[in-house]
Amino acid sequence: MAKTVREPQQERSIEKKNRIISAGYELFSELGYYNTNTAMIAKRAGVSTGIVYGYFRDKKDILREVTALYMQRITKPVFDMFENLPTPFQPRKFVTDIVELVLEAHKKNAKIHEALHALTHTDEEISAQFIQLEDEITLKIASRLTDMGFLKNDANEKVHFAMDLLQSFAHEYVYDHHEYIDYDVMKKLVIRTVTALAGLSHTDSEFRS
Amino acid sequence: MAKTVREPQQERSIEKKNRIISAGYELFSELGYYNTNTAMIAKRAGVSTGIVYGYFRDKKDILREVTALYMQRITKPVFDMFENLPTPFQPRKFVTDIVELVLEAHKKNAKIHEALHALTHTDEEISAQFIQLEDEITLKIASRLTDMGFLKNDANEKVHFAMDLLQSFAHEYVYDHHEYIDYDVMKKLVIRTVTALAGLSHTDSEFRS
Amino acid sequence: MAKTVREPQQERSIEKKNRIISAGYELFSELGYYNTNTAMIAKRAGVSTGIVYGYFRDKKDILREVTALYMQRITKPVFDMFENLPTPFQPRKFVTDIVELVLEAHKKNAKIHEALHALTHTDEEISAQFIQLEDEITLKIASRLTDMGFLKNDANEKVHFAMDLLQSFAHEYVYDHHEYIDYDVMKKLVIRTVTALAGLSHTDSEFRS
Amino acid sequence: MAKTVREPQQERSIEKKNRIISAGYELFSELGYYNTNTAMIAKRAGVSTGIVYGYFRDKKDILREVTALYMQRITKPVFDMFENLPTPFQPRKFVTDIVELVLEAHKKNAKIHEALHALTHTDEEISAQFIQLEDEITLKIASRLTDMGFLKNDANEKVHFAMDLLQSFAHEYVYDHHEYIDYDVMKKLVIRTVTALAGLSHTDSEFRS
DNA sequence: AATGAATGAGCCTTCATTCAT
DNA sequence: TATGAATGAAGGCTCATTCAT
Repeated sequence: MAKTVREPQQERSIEKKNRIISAGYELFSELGYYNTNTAMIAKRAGVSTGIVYGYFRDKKDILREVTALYMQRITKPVFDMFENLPTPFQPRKFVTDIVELVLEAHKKNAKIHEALHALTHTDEEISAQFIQLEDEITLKIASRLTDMGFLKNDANEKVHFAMDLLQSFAHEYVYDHHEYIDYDVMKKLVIRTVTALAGLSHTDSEFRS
Repeated sequence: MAKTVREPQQERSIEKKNRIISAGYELFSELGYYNTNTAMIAKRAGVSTGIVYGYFRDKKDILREVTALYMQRITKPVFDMFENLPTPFQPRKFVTDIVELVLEAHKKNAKIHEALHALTHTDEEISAQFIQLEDEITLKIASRLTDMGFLKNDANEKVHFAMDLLQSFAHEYVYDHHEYIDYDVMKKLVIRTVTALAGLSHTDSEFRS
Repeated sequence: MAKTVREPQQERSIEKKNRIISAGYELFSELGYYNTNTAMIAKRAGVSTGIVYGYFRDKKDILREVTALYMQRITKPVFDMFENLPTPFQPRKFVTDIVELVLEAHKKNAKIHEALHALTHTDEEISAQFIQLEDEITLKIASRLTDMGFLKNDANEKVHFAMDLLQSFAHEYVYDHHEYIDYDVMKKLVIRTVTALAGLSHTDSEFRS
Repeated sequence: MAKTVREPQQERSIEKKNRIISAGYELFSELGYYNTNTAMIAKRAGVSTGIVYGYFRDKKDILREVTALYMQRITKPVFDMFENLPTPFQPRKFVTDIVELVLEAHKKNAKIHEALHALTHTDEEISAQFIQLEDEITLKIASRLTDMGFLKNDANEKVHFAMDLLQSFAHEYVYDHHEYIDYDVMKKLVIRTVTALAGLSHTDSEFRS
């Protein structure tokens, strides 16, 4: 008696499913997963409680799709940037652009990121989705940069670490507001560190023992 | 009629309160805040459900104290290390030690860290506690290093960023296991980056534009 | 505005209505009334959920018709047997045949019987349908046997009791499997008892006080 | 995290648990299992919804205990009667007493019997409980009667069939009211049949082929 | 101070029935 | 007629918090 969940084909249905995902996205962002209930999601989406279960197996299923949407939103701009590298290639400029991009993405998605990341701790499925996301990004970028002749060694480690670091900074930048920090200065630190790490500067050699 | 929460004076009471906090600590670590209920905490602490509300205003209140305990546990070893600097001072060795220390602390406390950090998103109070923690650490360390003649400029930014970065790495190291990453290599990257950042190497100049 | 339920005249409609009844029949048999939902019935019948309410006032209404179908299926073979009595009439043989017939009918319909009988308890309407069924059978058979010169007295009581008794046995035979029971022996007991009861043997006199 | 259900030791608790069972007993009797909800049970028992789950794992668990209670109520009087056989033993009188006893028991418990029996169809657990009950009664009575020198052969079959038959009649007697039936006459039929069946009369021989 | 039974609001989910197309 | 998406009331169950003892 496998419960069937509509896989909507018609435009109106798809749109409705998306409205539910959006509502979930917003509410999870604002209140977190545990403080959001299905009635709120339905209401925000402008549908009845019942129909939610026409599109999703359960509350967790909404979370899954919200997560997927988030990941797509996060991944795309970064990948796009690597697809369309400017010529001539100016490393420092490029890193600066990436930093701005990540900052921008974080401003837009920080809340949902937090909400989802929070679940990582107790929810294996979400955790796996996050790990996979990081894998994809790391490997794609590492191979791209390697192809371009940068990152002579330890490519994955460098890229991954740079990614973590950017993430950290972006979170800091968007959320925390320590008054004794000059965030513009910090941003410069980040750019320099990433540039160095990524082997986009002459200091690459430094990171081998 | 303001609800009264006992501020336990007697030894036995204090010990009971601590047992509850410990139980909360463990359970929040294992299951997360939302998947732990007060009955479980009481049981693990070996007390009755009722008495929990003799020591804590509500469930959130337990969380507050758990958070405080966590922060104390995290802060102390780091501060200790800076209190008792080895002489002669060997920068690279010192950073390496710190990295190991943070890694160790993370191994022990990573789960509660995750559990608490997760709440940061929806809980302003916890969020504030985290920010304050970072403030304390950053300022103390920055001033210490400055006193020692390192970190000529942008001390707070550098230290804070280094801290974020260590945090990131520690999480990565303890939790995620991307198979394409050689974590020893990554650790070296971290050490070098932190050393550079913290101005403990001659490359300090590099981080000013 | 009295809700209208189509009384289908066209062949295609009638066939569709019958498909729904059949689907209900099957599903009620398999899962019971309360564990079957209208969506399942519609699906099994190959129609839409909506149209079910074109043919039936509500879920109960399907039950009513399923019950009627069941009753017809049960009644017919028995009546047929009494219509076409073999000549010469051999009482013992006849009872044996009836027992086999009831057993057969039960094997085929036992599940729906159970499902429907279960509702008897809470549903007056179904209960009434059952009572009426028993009335019809009892009276028809009693009068037939009386006409034939059997059952000199207490005809209705004897027939009715014989019927109950057969019912009981058939249920036992089809469903329960007590390992300490030899069902062939039991069947013989039944045949003898019914024969005696129905006054088809010389022991009839025995049942008057 | 096996959910714990209080196994009440204290009088007040036991009494409360019993009140819930009684409330379930009544409501299942009146409305059937599916038409009774936990709130109604709680209300009738004079307790809160929540506490119901302090004493029972789930709604089904209440049903289990109601069933057990019912079975005990049904079994006891019958067993008692066989324990304390009157001397001198008068078969016909004894059967008559039993019939009256069963009738009485049925009048008191018929509704719950129906309600529970109804579930037999879809609920394996209840079904098993019923089968076991029949086993116990059949075997105990059969061995008792055999010891007394009755039931020379096919003891189990005879007793079991007699039991079914009594059940059937009792149900008929209490519930159905076919106007063309004289129930006193029917009762006599039953008594005679059971007497014959149980080998308590000289007609025993008749049932062997 | 302490116990643990009790409360009841609230949550996720199902499903008979309706309605727009 | 027919579809199947949509509705929303209702049900089983949990759990933070209170209360009688």
